[in-house]
Amino acid sequence: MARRSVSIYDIAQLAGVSTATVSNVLNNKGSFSDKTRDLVLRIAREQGYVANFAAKSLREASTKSVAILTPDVSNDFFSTLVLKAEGLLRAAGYTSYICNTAGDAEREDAYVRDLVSKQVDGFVCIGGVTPEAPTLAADLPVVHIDHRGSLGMRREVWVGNDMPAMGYDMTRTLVARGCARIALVSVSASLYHGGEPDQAQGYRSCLRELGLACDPELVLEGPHRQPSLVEAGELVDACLDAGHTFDGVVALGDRVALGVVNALKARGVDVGSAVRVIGMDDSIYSRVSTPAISTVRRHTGELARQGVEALLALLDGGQTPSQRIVVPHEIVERATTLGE
Amino acid sequence: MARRSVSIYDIAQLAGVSTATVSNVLNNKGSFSDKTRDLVLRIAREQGYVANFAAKSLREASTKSVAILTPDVSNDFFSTLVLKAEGLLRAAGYTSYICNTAGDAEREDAYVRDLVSKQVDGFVCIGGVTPEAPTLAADLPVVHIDHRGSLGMRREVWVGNDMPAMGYDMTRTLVARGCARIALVSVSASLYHGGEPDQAQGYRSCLRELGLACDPELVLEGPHRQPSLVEAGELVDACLDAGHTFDGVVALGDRVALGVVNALKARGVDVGSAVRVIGMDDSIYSRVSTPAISTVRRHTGELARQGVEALLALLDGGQTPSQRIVVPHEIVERATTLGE
DNA sequence: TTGAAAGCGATACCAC
DNA sequence: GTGGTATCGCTTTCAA
Repeated sequence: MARRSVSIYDIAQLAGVSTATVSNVLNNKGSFSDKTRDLVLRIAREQGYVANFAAKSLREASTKSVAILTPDVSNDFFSTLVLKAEGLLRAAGYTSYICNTAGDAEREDAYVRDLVSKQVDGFVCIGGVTPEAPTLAADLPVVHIDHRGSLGMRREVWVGNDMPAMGYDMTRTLVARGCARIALVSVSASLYHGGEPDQAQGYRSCLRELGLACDPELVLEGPHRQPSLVEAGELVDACLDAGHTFDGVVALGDRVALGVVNALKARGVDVGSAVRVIGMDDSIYSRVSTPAISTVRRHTGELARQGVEALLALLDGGQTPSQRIVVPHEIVERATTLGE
Repeated sequence: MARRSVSIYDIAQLAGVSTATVSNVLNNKGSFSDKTRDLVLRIAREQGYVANFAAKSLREASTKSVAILTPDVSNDFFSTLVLKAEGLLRAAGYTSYICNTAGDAEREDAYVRDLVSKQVDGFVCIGGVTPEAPTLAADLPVVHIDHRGSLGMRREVWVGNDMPAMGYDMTRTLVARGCARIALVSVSASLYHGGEPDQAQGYRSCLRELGLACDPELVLEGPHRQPSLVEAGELVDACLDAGHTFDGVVALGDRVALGVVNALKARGVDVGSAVRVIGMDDSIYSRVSTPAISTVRRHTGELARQGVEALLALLDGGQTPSQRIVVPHEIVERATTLGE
């Protein structure tokens, strides 16, 4: 597949100059007369010259490409982040490899190995990566967006929301609307890091602080064996079938919230008054639902922007302003907490 | 940023052999004694050797990476295709650049230029690309998945569904359930190629064939200025407000269908009996809805598989079995056509 | 079985 | 202002 395209050498020949001069003109470096510039540029255009990045990368030890790792691009929240990050990186002159790890350590490992070999300049990890993988990335800069915990690498930045505070605020919102027995429902979290989601901490401290029941039976956590929508519905059904009751639900994710809302509706519960529900991520799911679901806006644009800026700073070898950047979140109330 | 990592030369030094031998061992080519193999492999491992793909690519004129272009990864249907294609390519040893063109010709052009420069081995275009862009890709093999029309390139394959037949089958399904006045609603199609969607043709011929009304007022087509969900709802509202009536809706996309269903529900219409609705793509939207929306399963797995296989064949320089591969579709009936 | 050396395409240093 | 040339890391003949 010897796809021999026109090289800098060909242009040098045609223009009757040296490759050094052609390189200078093409990169607008060094010095050359207007005449040679015009000549070289014209010939380059005529010949449809396209720089060979493999050669350039080899020489400059920089490929101008980065890897974006995420457990699941089909997840609405992650895909939005990926999209925005990719756009910003592109604007900065970087091409992105986008990689679906499926939360699988082995796959991740293979990816990282390949990407390091392909000489990416840095990594953007979205939504969590297992601890082993990035260690392979040697000295490459890494930015984590929406991942709990740091990995102790050298050139690393963490960008995310304050999850305990988010759990607190979600719970507080329900209390403000009169809820007294509040359930916590989560589904996928354990897939990526194991253990309880960080929001649970805020949920508990809020309840404790306000002297409300913090019943273990109301903490519903399911594995991600099926769409979180379905799983969430089953968790709610099981809980109610077991005779427990609640008047508020903190759902860690809009898909989860939608599953909860659907399950409650199916039982004839008046969602928004008898039981209030708040989701998380402000995704399409919360808006598609009837009643519309209250949620937490996490400002994906800001998460992506901060993350990419931090990575670019690291790539420039500059100082990173902070090792840990917290982006504020915002409660968005809709029908499922406001009622009607 | 002179990230000098261990090279084949370093290993040759340490092992007391030549770079040629190291290369042979590492690629399991040529011949060498077991002893040297073990030695080289051991040292490579110890030193954490990772091949420099930039160098390899330069030498071999193949980067083992391809570009996947799509107008919108946050679109459920496209993102599934992207995901599957990426996985298959990865399994075949290729890394994928994933690019969001946003249906914008200029962006696409910039992407393609960059990717050609980055020496991708081929292109997978999902969901349509503007005619200009791929011409830049010179001689590179191109596979189109779910894109109407071919682009007349040399090494090109088209994989998709039979859209007119799909429109026909959707319409036929509604007729079989007793619908006589059937509307056609579409939103985003014109964004990517302009003109009427291909399904409309099948819709019309089905109606004509069965001697049913083919009222221009029932063909609702909206631009993609806002979420198709909302847009679709407005189209339906406007149509009904204008005094037109229908008892069936062919919606070109599940998001569109969901918008239609919600709009009808809001007006107190009994969806599934008074008006039947069928969507397209078998995405999460059709399942999330109450009532569940009938739809068309397009077999994304098969689309991706056929596409990737065709590309791999082209990359191998082999003959492509066909220039135009049609993947069958399948009607999936749910509550919005079955009633109940 | 092993090695010396050419060369892929581009950059940059240092002469001229 | 311009050009010769070493160099990046790897593969691949061709000889030994």
